[in-house]
Amino acid sequence: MPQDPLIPTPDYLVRLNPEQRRAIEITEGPLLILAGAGTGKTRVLTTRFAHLLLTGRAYPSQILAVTFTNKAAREMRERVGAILGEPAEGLWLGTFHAICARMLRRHAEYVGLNSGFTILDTDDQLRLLKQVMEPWRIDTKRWPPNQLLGVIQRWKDRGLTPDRVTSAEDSDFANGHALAIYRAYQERLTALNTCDFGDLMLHVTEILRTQPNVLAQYHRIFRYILVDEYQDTNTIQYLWLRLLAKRESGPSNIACVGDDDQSIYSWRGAEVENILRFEKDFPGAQVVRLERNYRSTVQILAAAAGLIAHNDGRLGKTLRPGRDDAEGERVQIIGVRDSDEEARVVASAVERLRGNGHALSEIAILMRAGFQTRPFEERLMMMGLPYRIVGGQRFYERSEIRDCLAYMRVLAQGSDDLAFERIVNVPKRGVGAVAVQKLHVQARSLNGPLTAAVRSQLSGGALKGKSREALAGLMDAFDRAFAVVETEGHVVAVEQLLEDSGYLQMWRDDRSVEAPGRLDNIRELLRAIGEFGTLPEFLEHVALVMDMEGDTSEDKVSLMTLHGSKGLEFDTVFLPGWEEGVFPSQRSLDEGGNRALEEERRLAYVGLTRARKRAIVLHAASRRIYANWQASMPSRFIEEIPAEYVEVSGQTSENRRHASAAPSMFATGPLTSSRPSGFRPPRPKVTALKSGPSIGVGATVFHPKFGEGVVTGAEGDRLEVNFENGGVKRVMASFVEIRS
DNA sequence: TGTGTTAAATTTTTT
DNA sequence: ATTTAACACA
Repeated sequence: MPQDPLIPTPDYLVRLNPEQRRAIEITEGPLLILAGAGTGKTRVLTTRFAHLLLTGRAYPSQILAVTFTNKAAREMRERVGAILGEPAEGLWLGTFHAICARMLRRHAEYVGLNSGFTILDTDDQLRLLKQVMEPWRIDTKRWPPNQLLGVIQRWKDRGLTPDRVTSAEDSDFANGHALAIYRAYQERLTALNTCDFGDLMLHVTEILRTQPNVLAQYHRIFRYILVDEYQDTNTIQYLWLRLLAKRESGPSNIACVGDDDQSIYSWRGAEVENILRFEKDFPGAQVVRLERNYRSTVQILAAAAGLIAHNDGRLGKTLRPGRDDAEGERVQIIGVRDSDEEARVVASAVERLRGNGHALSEIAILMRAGFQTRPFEERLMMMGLPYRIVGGQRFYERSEIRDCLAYMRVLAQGSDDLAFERIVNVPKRGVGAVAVQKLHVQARSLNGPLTAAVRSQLSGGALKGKSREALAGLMDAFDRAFAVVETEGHVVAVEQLLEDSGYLQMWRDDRSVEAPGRLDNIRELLRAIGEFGTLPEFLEHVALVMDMEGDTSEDKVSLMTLHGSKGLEFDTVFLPGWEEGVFPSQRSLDEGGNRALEEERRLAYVGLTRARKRAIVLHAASRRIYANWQASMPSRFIEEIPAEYVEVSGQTSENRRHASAAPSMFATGPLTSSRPSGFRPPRPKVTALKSGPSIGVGATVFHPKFGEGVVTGAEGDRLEVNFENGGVKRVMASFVEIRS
């Protein structure tokens, strides 16, 4: 929509590039905004939102804006507010799940719930599923319940209610009982007036599918729909969006922002196809490509582009530098001996950067998997370099917090059986599985909750001795706390409940090192409750917003997984562990075929594009995996980065033969010369190298660590060897000698 | 019912 | 190696 020349361009549009402006000014009809890394995606999304409001196209309540994370939703809300100059209120802005929860509370009766339904966490889901599975007498060794939960979740991700699972889609899990158990599980959830996370989407979509009046109501409300991270949507989310966007008359004003090259969540149900198919799904869709990257240097962009070019089936997007300044440094590739040296090298580099005046908060270490953080933590700690682990175990997932939440849930809703079961014997009260089983029987005959069963057994004298006293004491504690809610408020009530029930004392008596920290966490939890008016309000918040904002202000190095880094950026990014089997991960190499490998590559792409000025990739020659050492070879992704954007140092296959004589710049640090005791991978004999006889399949070789073995595969200087007493390992040719 | 022992698993993560 | 979960036993 061209601007009237007489009307000055509003200042929120002034600093945008032409593509960005197009992405904002095409307000009508379906729009796909392909936004490469660092191209100002968030800015476009928020400005578009504000634009719709400021041009009078919609009231705040007429825009539906969905994100995946609470963090993204929060950010969008703040930035829209900033553009509007006032806090944005009455918006339908939130995560898929939060918005669905809001919708489901309005229409719960259509799926057999009432609007006060509760939302289960993963623990509860599993506990419930185990209970439901009991009548089938399934061998839980062969068929682990959590695996079945995965099957059910995947069905839900695809929009399959039990009735929609066809026999062809029925899993062979537990000899074909999976579907029946799924149905029973759903019935149980409904009976408990509860749903799990998948249900939030599933129920609402089911309502929209079957209740035309409800759907029409939302069509009237939502004039515009905005979707963030569209490449991460799963099938149910897609169906939900399509129902809301497609209307009998008028265009679908749905704008989706995404980047197929950053799709890294297929393992939890995301379908890249959703974004690849967009133009077919929404005929007449316009596509805007944001390709000007304002984040990274030319070198980093070119390296990342070269890497991702190895993937097929992309929508095709080339990141171009948006700034013409600084060419910058090449991507550094550093080979090291093992993970300890890797950590030393990174930590000394961090120290050097700090010496040069770089802020630690502008440095990140991004790894494939969580367990890789340990050596870095140890090293950084030893050197006195402050760091922060992003992600990892979340506050509301800690067991002591879960326990406290269970107490609160019972307090807020006495019928919450799952919560009651969790805490009935925590602290130990002598109420074990047998007693709980009896309570279940009683509850069933009463057709009421467990707490009612307890009360009836107490008054009926059915309980004896220890467990009677224990349960009577517990119920008293709940009753007293319940009375206190009215008089002194819910914070005091909860505190008193945790005291009276003996829960706090349990931790005070605990001699373990974690105990004081756990008490601190509980104190923090009590503080958080105070920010909410009522207990149910707080519990709803916890269920949907599992995150507790951390301190981003302090000057610390960030340690996190590559997945966790999506959407963030840093001046300097360290990318350790680029080895076959680690990254790409062994699992993806073994199971997922090319699809999985491409996803790993996208993950590598995400990692590289987090860097503004510097990216340093590391790979170790051997790595300790669980108990034993494994020789490892550099990740294929390293080779896939075009050589002209790369600077190699350390022990790589290229310069290994000179390595002993000429230590790399990173090996000269004061810390690398002396090694603590422990395993030292033997220095390889290099007889096999030097363009010497290439080692072919079938050759017998000797490895200093693994002994003799037969080569079962070869690709360049990477070998796959079946060792006599080590099994199949992947090693570099330079590590072995030919034997026969 | 609670405790000790053994066995198995062990990417990535949001909601 | 470390941790968690299931099972046997006191």
